[in-house]
Amino acid sequence: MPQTRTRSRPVKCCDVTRDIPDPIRNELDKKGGMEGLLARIPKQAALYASSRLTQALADPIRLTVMYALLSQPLCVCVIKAVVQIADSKLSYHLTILKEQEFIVGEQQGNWIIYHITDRGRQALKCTEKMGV
Amino acid sequence: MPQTRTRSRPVKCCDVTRDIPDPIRNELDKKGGMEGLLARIPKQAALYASSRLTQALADPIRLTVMYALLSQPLCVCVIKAVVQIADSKLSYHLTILKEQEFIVGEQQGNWIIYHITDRGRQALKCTEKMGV
DNA sequence: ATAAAGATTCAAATTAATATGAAATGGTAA
DNA sequence: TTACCATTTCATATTAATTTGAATCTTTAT
Repeated sequence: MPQTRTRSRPVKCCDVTRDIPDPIRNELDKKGGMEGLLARIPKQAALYASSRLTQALADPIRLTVMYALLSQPLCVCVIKAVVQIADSKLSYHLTILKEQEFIVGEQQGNWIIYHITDRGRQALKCTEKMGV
Repeated sequence: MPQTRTRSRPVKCCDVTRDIPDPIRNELDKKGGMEGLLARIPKQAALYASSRLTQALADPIRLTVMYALLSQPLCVCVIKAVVQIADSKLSYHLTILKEQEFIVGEQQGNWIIYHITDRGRQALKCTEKMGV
């Protein structure tokens, strides 16, 4: 099978010189080279925040909790009946969802009632879109 | 501070009987009880798939790669210059992105050129929306 | 006060994800 | 064929996330 004619020229970036295929190199040049490429990538801090956010969604138990709360606000006791895990384990997962503000809890007498937030609803919608 | 008058009645579910606040219980009853609630939660298999998907996005290196590929297709050597990590480490992360079909790679002579997929673009858009 | 119910916190154990470096693979060109 | 380059694979080490059970905290009822 004949190969595409991709010669290469070296590129200098961040103290590293290497060869890259011409077509890639040409497009890179047209778009501002490595500098331009790097400039279009969000800052590390933003990417870290973004990955913490998706990490919070990356667990079946936590998704189960969020879908339960999508139906209606629930006390921990009912959530526990839904997911059927130990109290402390559930509490751990609720904390992670709270940290990302996907859910909020408010004390009502003896119980703590959890609600899903708009942010939480948005997050679920997004994961569904991605699933396609 | 006076408390809201939330009495409770027991609920039976999955071999567990427990007390839950009346307002919660009433809404639950109106919506088909525990059965109805459980029915509205996606199947475990779907939630597992969904969490694998978000897990793949939950890493700053992988997000960096995806944003780089959002600009243009790139060979591994350029991606490596962008993220500045060891070959094998990069390969590991590329594999995870490939598994979720956020990116695809095609061999072109000596190089492998990676592209972002529509699914990948969609995923990035979603994480941005969630970030708000 | 004291006890009981609902829920969280903490430290330790377990499991899963990521990182590392050496060896292997696939392609190209001499 | 041999050598070489770009990339991946593999086994192992390291680090991070999750689980577990005991102790603690908060609120309500006695």
